[in-house]
Amino acid sequence: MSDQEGHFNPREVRLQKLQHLRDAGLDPFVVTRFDVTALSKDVVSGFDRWEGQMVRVAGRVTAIRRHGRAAFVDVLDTQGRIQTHWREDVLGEEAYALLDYLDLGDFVGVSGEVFKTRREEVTVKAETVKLLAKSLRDLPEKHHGLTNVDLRYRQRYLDLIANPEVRQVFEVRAKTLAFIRQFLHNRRFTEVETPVLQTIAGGTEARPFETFHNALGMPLFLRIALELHLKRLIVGGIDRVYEIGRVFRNEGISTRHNPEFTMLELYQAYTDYEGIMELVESLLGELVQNLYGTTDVIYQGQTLNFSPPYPRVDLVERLYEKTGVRWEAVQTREDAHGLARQLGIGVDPAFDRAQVMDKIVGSVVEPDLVQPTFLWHHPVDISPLAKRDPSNPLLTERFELFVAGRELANAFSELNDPLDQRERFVAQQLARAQGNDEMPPLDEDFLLALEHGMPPTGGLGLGIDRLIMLLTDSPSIRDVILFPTMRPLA
RNA sequence: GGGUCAUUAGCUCAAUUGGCAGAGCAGGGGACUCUUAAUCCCAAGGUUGUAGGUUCGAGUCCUACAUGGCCCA
Repeated sequence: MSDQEGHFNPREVRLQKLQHLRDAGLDPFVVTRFDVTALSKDVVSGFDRWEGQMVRVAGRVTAIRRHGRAAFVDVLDTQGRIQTHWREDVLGEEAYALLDYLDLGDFVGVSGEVFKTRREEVTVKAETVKLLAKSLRDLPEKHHGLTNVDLRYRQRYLDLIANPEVRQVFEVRAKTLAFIRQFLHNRRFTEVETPVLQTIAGGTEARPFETFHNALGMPLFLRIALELHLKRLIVGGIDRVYEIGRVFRNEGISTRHNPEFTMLELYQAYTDYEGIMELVESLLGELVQNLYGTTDVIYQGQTLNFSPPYPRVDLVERLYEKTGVRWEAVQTREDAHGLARQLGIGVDPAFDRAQVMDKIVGSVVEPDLVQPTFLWHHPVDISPLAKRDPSNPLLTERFELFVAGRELANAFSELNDPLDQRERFVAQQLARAQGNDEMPPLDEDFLLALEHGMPPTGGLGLGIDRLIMLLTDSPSIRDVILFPTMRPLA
C-alpha cells in the first residue's frame, strides 16, 4: 500500500487488497472447500490429546498481532477462538506475505502442529495458510463489541461474532426444542404441522395479520393460535398431538411481545387439565435439570425453582383476598370498569367486562406469582374454549402457569360439547359486532368437526420465547428471537 | 397510541455556560520472530440522524420528522 492510499475508506482498501490477491492468482472466492479436522475448543481443552498433532482449523480472523517476521492470528470458529502462529521461516516468504492482504473478518484455513507457547497458550503452528473468503467490512470494535441495540438486532450476524453469550442463548433455545420433542415423543405424542394461512384466524382473541390469495381471489389470515386445527386432529383420532409453530398477532411490540412468536400447543385425549398440569410440571422440571443439572434458574436476580409440584392458586379466591370483591359481584361492564377505577388500574374505556376483569387479574394477582405457580379455575366468561367445572358451572377446568409474574402457559380441559361451544362462539359474535376486533368470527367448520365427536381432552399452549427468556435470563423477547421484527431503515 | 431518553469518525465513547469537534479500537505508512486489549513512531479519517428556526456564533437552545431504547396504555 502506498502512502497515497491511506485516505481511502476501509472498504476501498479491502477491495484493493482483494484485487491484488486476484491478480496474484489467490482469489479467495474461487475456493470451494477446506477440510477441517479440528475445532477450537476441542483442541484447546483437550490439549494433551492434540499436542504435536497436525490439524486443519478454519474460521474468521478476529485479531492479528504482527511481530515483524512472525505473527499471531486469532481464528474464530463455531466453538470459539484458537490462536495460530505464522512464521516467515516456516511458511516461506511468499505464503507469509498473505498477511499484508489479510484483514480482521477474513476467513482463513490454517494447517499445522498443535503446541503451547511460552505463555501456555494452545496454538497452531501454521505450516500452510489459505484465505477462504475476504471480508469487505470492518468487524465491530474489539474491546466493547457491538452494543448498539438497534444494530445488534438488524445485523445479528455481527452480534453473534462480537458477543459470544448471544450464541449461548440460541444454543439453549435449540436444546430446549429438541428436549421438548424428545419428551413428547416418549409420551407417544405425534408432531404435526397445520395451516399458517387460514380463512378464519381463531383459537384465541387477537387481531390477525391479513393477506390475500390471488388465485383464489380471497383474503387469508395468518394464524393467531394452533388450537382449532389440532383439536380437529383429536377428532380425527390422533390422540396425542402437538405442534411447535409460529403464530402471528397484529399487536404492539414490547419487551414481551413480538408480532411473530413460537408456541407449543399440545392436546391429549382422555385426560383433563390436571393430567396436563402433571405433564407441564414434569416437562419443565426435567428440561431445566437436563439443561443446567439443577432445577434452579436465576432470572433477573430471582432464583426460580422448577422442581414439581407447583402450588395451585384459585383465581376467584385470590382475587377476593386481594380486593375484597367476589367475581360474581361484578355483573356488568360498568361494574368492572368501576372496580378497575377503585383499584386505580387504567383500562381502555372500550373494554368489555371480560377484558377489564382480565386486566384486573393481571394487575393484582399475577405479579405475585414469582415461583412457578398454577393459577386455576378461571370463570367461564373469560374462557371460551374451556370445559366447565362440573361442580360449579360458572368456573372452568383451566389453569395458567405463571413464572416471574408472567404467563408462561395456558391449559384446560377442552370444551367438547358442540352445543355449548356454539353458544360461546355466538356470544363472541355479539362482542365482535360491538366493535371488539380481537374476537374471531364464528368458525362453522370447527363446530362441524366437534359435532362429529371429540373425546375428553386436555390441551396446553406454552410460549416458547418466554420460556427461553426465563432459561437464559433474557430481559427482552428480542434477545431470544434471532431476527425480531424491526422497522426498516429509510 | 402517550411519555421519556438517545442518535457525534467503520466501531465504542468524549466535547465545561452556546465559543477552534477529540480519544481509543479498526483502517494507512514504518519498526519488531512467543504475542494475546501486543508495543513503539508517523500520517489520515467528520454535512455531529434529517429538515427548518433562534443567534455574531449551534454537537449544545427551539420546532418538526426518522430510527431505536425504556416506561405506560
